[in-house]
Amino acid sequence: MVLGEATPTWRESRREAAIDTILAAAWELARRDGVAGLSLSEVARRVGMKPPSLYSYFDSKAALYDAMFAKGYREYLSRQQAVEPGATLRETLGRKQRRFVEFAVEDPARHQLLFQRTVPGFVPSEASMAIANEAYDLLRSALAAYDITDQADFDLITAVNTGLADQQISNDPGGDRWLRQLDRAADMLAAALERRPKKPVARKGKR
Amino acid sequence: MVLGEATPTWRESRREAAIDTILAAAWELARRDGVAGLSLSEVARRVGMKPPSLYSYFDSKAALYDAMFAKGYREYLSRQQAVEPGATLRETLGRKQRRFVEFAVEDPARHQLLFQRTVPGFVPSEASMAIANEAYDLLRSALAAYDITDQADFDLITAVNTGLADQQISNDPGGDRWLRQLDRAADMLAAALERRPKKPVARKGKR
DNA sequence: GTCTATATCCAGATAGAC
DNA sequence: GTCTATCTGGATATAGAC
Repeated sequence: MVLGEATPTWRESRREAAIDTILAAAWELARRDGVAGLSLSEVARRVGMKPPSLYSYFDSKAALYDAMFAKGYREYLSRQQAVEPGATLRETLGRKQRRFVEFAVEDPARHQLLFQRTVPGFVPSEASMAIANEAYDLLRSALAAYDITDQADFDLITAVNTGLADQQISNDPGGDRWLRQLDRAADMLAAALERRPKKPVARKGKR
Repeated sequence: MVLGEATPTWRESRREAAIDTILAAAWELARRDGVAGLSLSEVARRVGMKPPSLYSYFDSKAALYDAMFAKGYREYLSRQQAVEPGATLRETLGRKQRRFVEFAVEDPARHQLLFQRTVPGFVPSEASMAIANEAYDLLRSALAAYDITDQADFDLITAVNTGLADQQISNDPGGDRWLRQLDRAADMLAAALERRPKKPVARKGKR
């Protein structure tokens, strides 16, 4: 049940339910053992299946990772969509940034799969990347309202966001040392972005 | 040959040479397969040993990781020590930051083991952590010259540094999108740190 | 779709001879 | 220190019966 699909038959919805169960179990184990340490057999055991049965739902371990990736990004997307735009650049930026870091901290394994890409041979499929890109575009359009449109600006923003998240996760797990820097970081970023010379009048064509 | 040790006997230096060879091979494989995918047996094969022979040098896989961690941090430390202090906070900060990001980019696997800590069950030993702390203290003392002494300030700085490095590695490997933001990031950080109210006059005792 | 059985392969680690 | 042989345990994946 993702996009506009026809009403599922009973069989189809049973299948979807099974897939959800498997994905939930996979995420549980990923949180416990690390994303890279995930084992198909153990996922199967946890949902009460024998390992080969999983192959009715996922063609390979990579396919399972891909589904986990897509599910994670869908969660992320809906969380970011729920952020109310603020009255100023500073406010909007701060809220989106905070939501990003909180999302990361609440599930470091998910953060690792979605944003760090340190899983051995995993490369997201095009379909899954489309969801990731949607999330990125959401940020773009939210900031376009404040005339932030340069790639360089986005890159600076995402660097600060991931830096706060990664430091919090790897150097103070469970704590709040970097969460406490969120407001300052947003102030700092907003100041830097506003200091930036505005583009001249919009012209036709690129550049 | 790390600290002040006596002149090594011939036997000892042979042993050290063997250890260096093993570590070099381990790092090569880590770069190829990812740190988490490292295999003891393959390291052995690569240095022309049978797998059990490795155990004369490292008691376990964890011990090998630990030695790799220590070696990596020693490299990092010497790189940071080679940074000439600048004339201003902005300059010093910028140079250290650039060195950090370049170090990360030139070997993402090393960056992962040293700074991201996403290897399954690996926890550095105390001896190895001491090297890591030495590197951190180096930054602290370099910035103390500019009255940057608050934990919060360091946390903001390290967040920006790791953010640039992590984004460059995971979203533009081999490119320079985030490297190009280094100067701006340093400007931004220096401005934020200087905006910070200075502490009152130094007083005796803690706080 | 689920199972049993199996193929294939690999890992980390230990025992003990040389 | 290095080897052979082995233990133990796991993994992903496939074949084929039900």
